[in-house]
Amino acid sequence: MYWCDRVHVAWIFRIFRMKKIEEEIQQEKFRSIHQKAVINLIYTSNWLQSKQHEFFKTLGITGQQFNILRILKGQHPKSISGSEIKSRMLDRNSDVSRLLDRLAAKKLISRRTCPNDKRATDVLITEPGIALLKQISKTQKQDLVLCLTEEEAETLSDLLDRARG
Amino acid sequence: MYWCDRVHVAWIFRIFRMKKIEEEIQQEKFRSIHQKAVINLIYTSNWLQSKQHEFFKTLGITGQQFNILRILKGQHPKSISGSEIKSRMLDRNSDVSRLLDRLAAKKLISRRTCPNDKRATDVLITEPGIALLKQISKTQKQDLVLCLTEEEAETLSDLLDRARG
DNA sequence: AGATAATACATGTTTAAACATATATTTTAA
DNA sequence: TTAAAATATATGTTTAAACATGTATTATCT
Repeated sequence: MYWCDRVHVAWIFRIFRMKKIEEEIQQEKFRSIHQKAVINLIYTSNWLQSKQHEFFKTLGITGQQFNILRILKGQHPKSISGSEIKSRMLDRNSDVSRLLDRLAAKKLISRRTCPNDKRATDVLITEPGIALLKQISKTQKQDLVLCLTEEEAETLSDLLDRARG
Repeated sequence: MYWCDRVHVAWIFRIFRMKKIEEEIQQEKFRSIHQKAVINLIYTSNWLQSKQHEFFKTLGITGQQFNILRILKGQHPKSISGSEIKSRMLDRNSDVSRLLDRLAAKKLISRRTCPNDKRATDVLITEPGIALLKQISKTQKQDLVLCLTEEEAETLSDLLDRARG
C-alpha cells in the first residue's frame, strides 16, 4: 500500500480543507448530539440545494420543477395525476397546481382532464421536457456533488431512513 | 443478553414501521447511490423542517426567525451585526434585513446603528426573546426528533461534514 | 336513490424567498 | 489626500411558499 498514491493524497487534502458544522456556523456547543445532527442535516441540505439551484437556474427551472419533471419521466409514457405527483415530491407541502402551471407555460408538460375521473388531471412530460432532462443528466455531475465513497453514501442514506423512523 | 428486552423490542418494531426513501417517494431506481443519498438528504431535511414548522407556528415564529434568536442568545449579552448573523445561519441566502424587521416588530430583538461602524447594525436579543427561547427549550423535545442512538447521530453528523468536503 | 362525506384541483390572499439595485460608510491604494 | 473598491444594509420587484376557501366530481352509507 502506497501512502502517497492519488487516492490517499486526495483524502488527506480533504481532511485539511473540510469544515465541520461547528466551524461553518461558528457554534461550538450543542444541546445534544441529536440537536447537532439536526442542525447539520438542515445546513447540509441548504448547502446542497443552493448548489443545485445555481445549476438549474441556468436552465430556467427551479429545483421543485425539476423534481416534478423527474417524476413524470419515471412514468413516461404513462400519465400521472397531480395528487400522485404531490405524494412523491421531496417537499410534500408543494403547491403542485401552480408548479404545473409554470411547467405548462414552458411547454415542458401537458395536462388534460382525466376521462375516468373528471376531478383529476392527467399530467404528461412533453418531448421538450424529456430533452431538457437529457441535457441535464449530461451536464450535471450530481453523483460527484457529495464527497463520499460509495460505502459512505450508502451508510448516510441508511441513517437518514432510520432517522425518520 | 435478553433478546426480548425493551430496547430490542423497540428496535425490531422500528424496523417494521420504517419506510425507506424508495417507498417514501415511490421510486425504485436511482442513477447512483450518491444520487439516492442526495435525494434522501433533501427529503429528510424537508420532513424535519415541516415538523419543526408545525411546532414553531404555535409560537408565532418561523424556523428562520428561531435560527436568528438562537444565534443571538449564543452571543448574549453581547450584540452582533447583521452580516455576522447571516454568516452563521443555516440558510446563507436568507434575507436578514427583513427577518430582523419581523423580529423587531415582535419586540424579540432590538437594533441600533453600530457606533464604531455606522454602516453596521448592532443586534441584541430582548428579554421577551430570551423568555420565548426558554419556553421553546422546555416544550420542544428536539433531541428526540431523530430516531437514532447517540452513536448513529454522531456518525450521521460526521458523514454530513464529509459530504460537503 | 339521495344525502353526506371525501377527493382532486383551482384560486385568492398573505407572507416570505430570490434577485437586483441603491445608499451610506469605511477601507484601500495611487 | 482623494478616487476607487469593498462592505453593510436597506429597499424595490418578481416569484414562490403557506394557508384558507371554493367548486366540481366521485365515493360512501343508510
